[in-house]
Parts: sequence; structure tokens; C-alpha cells
Amino acid sequence: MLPPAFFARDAVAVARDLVGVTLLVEGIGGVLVETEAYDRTDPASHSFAGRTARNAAMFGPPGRAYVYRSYGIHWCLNVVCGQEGGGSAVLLRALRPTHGLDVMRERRGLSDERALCSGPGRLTAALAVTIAHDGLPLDRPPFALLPREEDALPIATGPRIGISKAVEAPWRFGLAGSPFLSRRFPEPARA
DNA sequence: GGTATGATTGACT
DNA sequence: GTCAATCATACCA
Repeated sequence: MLPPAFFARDAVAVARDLVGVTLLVEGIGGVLVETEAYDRTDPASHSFAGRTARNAAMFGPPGRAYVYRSYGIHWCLNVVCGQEGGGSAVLLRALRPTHGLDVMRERRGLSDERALCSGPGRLTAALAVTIAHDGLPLDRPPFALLPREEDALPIATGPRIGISKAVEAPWRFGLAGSPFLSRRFPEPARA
């Protein structure tokens, strides 16, 4: 399980370090392959305009979940970062399914592993995350976060997806070349 | 009270 | 490539 201090850092640092971490909800989940950082000074962040009823969890203690409804249809899961009251978080966008594949397939009505959790809305659907999880600590049930087993993963960086402000900030992180991303990162030029 | 806008996805041309 | 689904929130009257 990750220590509390892991989350009490800049969202950008946490976002990078969450790639390769295993996320489980009720024992169902997999290895995170794509994340995005959002903080209080970021025009694209829900916390930019200050605390509201919706984003209250973002201003709570780090290491907890911030869940919101996206486009009226999907849930999106974030991990609160930094200091309490700081309003920063990391959006969990995609993971490689490793635990409970059958359950996820049934929830999503799909058989293709690559499509089960390759997007923030898909990830919450597969793991059955809803507003009921908003504000819950991620270091105890139903959540579990397990440290990554390898160091020196090939982590790619790029602009975030689906936003209209601060579109160039390179605060999206992911496992380079993974087939489980919501979108691929540009591959390095090959000789 | 009304209305515009998404940290998205899936279906369709 | 385009576009609708669907609703909480933010903002304005």
C-alpha cells in the first residue's frame, strides 16, 4: 500500500509516479497506464474557481478520491494530492486490467481487454466507481493501491485530453506504447 | 427561473 | 471524420 506521503506532493509528480501502480476496487482493477495532473493554479482544473459542493473532495485531505459526473453520463475518478485545502488532484484515465477480468467484461458488455479501462469513463464503469466513492480514502477498502514493482518504466508525457483551457500544459503521463491507453502517445522516431 | 458548458463515449457517415 | 446522449454545475436574469 502506498504511504500517505506519496500523495502529499505536487499533482504533476504524483501523476507521473502513479503510472505502474495497481488500483483495485473491491479486488477488481489493474495497473494504471495513464494519468493527468490538475491543480489550483490551472485554468483547466475544477478547483481553479475555488471550492464548490462538487469539488469539495479536491480541497480535502490528500490520498482520497474525488469523483465527479462527466458529460452527465460518466463518472471520473481522481486522487487528491498536495496539502489539504490545496485543490490539486490526479485524474486516473486508463489501466491495464489484471484483476477480475470477467467481472469487468460483464460490467462493460465487452470482451476486448483493451477497451475495458482505456478511458476515464470506461475505467470507472469497469471498477463500478460512482459518486458514492467521493471523498473515500484510497488506502483502505473498498480501495487498494499497490506500489509498482518495476522502476524506470518508459513513461511518456504530453498535453491533456478533452480540455479547452491550458491545452498545451504537458501534464498527461502514460506508459509509452501500452495498448491500454485512451489515446496513444507519439512514439519516438525510429532509425 | 433559464441556459450554456463540459477532465466522454459510442454510434454513425 | 461528425454528432447525440444526458445532467450537475456555473452563471445570468
